[in-house]
Amino acid sequence: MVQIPNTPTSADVARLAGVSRATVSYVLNDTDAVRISEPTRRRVHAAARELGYVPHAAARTLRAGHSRMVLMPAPAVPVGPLYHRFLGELQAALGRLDYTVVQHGAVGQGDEAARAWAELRPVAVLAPGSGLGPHGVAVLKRAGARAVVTLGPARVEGAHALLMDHTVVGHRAAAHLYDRGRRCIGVLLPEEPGLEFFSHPRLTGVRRALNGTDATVTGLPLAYTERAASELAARLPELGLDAVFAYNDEYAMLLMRALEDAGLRVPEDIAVVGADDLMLGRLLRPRLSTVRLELPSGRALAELVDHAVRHPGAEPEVRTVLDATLIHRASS
Amino acid sequence: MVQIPNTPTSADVARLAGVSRATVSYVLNDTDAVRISEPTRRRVHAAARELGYVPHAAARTLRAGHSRMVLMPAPAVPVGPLYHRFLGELQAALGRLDYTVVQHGAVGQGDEAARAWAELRPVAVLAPGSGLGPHGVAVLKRAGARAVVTLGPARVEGAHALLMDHTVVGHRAAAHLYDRGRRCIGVLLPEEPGLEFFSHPRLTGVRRALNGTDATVTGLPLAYTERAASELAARLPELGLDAVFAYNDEYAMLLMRALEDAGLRVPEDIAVVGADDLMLGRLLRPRLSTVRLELPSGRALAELVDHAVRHPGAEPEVRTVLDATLIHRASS
DNA sequence: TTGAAAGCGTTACCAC
DNA sequence: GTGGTAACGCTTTCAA
Repeated sequence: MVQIPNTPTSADVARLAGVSRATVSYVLNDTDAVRISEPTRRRVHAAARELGYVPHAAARTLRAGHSRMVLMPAPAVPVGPLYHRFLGELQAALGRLDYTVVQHGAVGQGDEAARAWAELRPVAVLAPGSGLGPHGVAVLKRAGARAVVTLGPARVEGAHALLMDHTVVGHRAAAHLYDRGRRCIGVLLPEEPGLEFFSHPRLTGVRRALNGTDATVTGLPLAYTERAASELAARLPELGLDAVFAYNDEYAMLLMRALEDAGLRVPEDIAVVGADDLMLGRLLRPRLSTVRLELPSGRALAELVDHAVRHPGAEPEVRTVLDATLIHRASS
Repeated sequence: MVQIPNTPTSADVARLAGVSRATVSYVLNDTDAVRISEPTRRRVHAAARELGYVPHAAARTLRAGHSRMVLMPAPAVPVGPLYHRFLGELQAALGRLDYTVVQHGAVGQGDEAARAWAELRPVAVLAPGSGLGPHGVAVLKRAGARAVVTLGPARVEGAHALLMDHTVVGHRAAAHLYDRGRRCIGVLLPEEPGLEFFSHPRLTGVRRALNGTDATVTGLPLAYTERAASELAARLPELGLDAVFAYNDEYAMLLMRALEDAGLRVPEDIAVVGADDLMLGRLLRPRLSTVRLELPSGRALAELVDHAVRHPGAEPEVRTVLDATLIHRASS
């Protein structure tokens, strides 16, 4: 017969220490409104340690009326080193401000997800812009979220916004290619689901940058397979393109290999520009020109969240945070 | 003056519907022990919708004595596509079994992390093996976790274990290189923190595979920079190596570029084997031989978790799940 | 078929 | 300084 251990509560600690539950709470939370004698404090701490007492977050939340939980959806696509570092910084900074950061696996789409998150009564929600509409924001706020921050291309009614507008990425790539004399520009559009939220704005950025010039823009859907890449490479000459903005460095590598196999020279026949400035691009030959993204510091976002939590009535803040620089190497 | 909305409770729903709180609970949870008349059900549902009622997970947890939360630490290093897919599958499968999967950002090390997790009273914890000792497992179980599953190289007392022993990866690479006639084998060891939990076992696997043969094994620490790689490449001839197992495909790419720049031919002078079977390896020239990992299906792990939760007294299950196959291409 | 009430673990107010 | 007590939102007996 296996004994399932009963979770010790603050009442158990109180009993063992010979004090009341209130005193236990005072001691363990270092409440400064009330002063507890040193011997009592020691007895309480000893009892807590002996029992292995761990406070019950749900009970505390219920009592307090709000949690310290900051909720983020877990990314649906594998994140690159850049965004991963950003997330790590953010978590660390929020942790230092005494928040608990929790990533919630994607549930349904849109408002269904918002409902699932609302059940946890997070004090703040950081959500990639797509998939959270004004209604979702309202649900979260009604459930006590004191700050809802969207990270995405457009602001959402009622929520703070960190505008991460990927059009700037396409814009930088296009401006560079145009400067280098290219006039027929293809834009790789990954067919993998979940990437369209990045690829479409990047295409739009290219279009906008070249609007009113003599350059043409062609969208090139591409699956992430060698076969699809070689088929595309074969079609490129008849499309008359002299440059491709390849969505990111990985797709650029795929394309460059296919171009080489098809006998097309980079950059003489076709210039290629990637994005994300991965190590990979520096290792390619020719070295890959790329658009490097600049994310906000995790610390800055953590402070925005903290400020929003402390001033829930304030006007939603809208901040444009994504910037991008072109890094020119040999492929363009 | 901004009105901060008060979160509606089941009492509000009851009031609006003109019934008791108990009835609301019955209706919204489809309790089958009690039958509620259809008109009443409709009134309750209508009231809930009108108020935008969302149940309070913490209150429910408190009352029920246990949550449906499965806790996993958020990965400390960016995860590749393979592991990301595994995680996605796992989350979906657990979601179908009505669990809420939550990733908790790394806090401290070891038992401090266990304590932080225990505060959330998860019904199950899935933790990468390192960083959770027997004491941490005990803390979690005492806090009501009905299943603790470690994913890692060794089992931990009291916890179920999915043994993911990366020695097999090194073993496959070494056996292959030996078969190809290589006798002086280097093993790349990334200097990036957090990777040693994978790289050391892989090195051990290489050592074991070659134990008792005439082959030698040399560990090669390497930072993920071009400079470090070219320094290493320059040193390779004097080390007399004829093969390198490069930890993974990305490090292999870094090394191969440095080897080429140093005038060393792959595979003639030095054979290179990567791991993880990324697209990248197929795009390199020569195409990269690699060790492909086979993770368990997320569904299988979800079932193990569910079974463990329903039979908390059962003996901890220990299952070896990691397998690896060598994919031979041109680099070895 | 519905309602009243107890209790989950915690903390904050108010007496002692 | 310390202890009793009520309340947070919810579910679930038990009674009506």
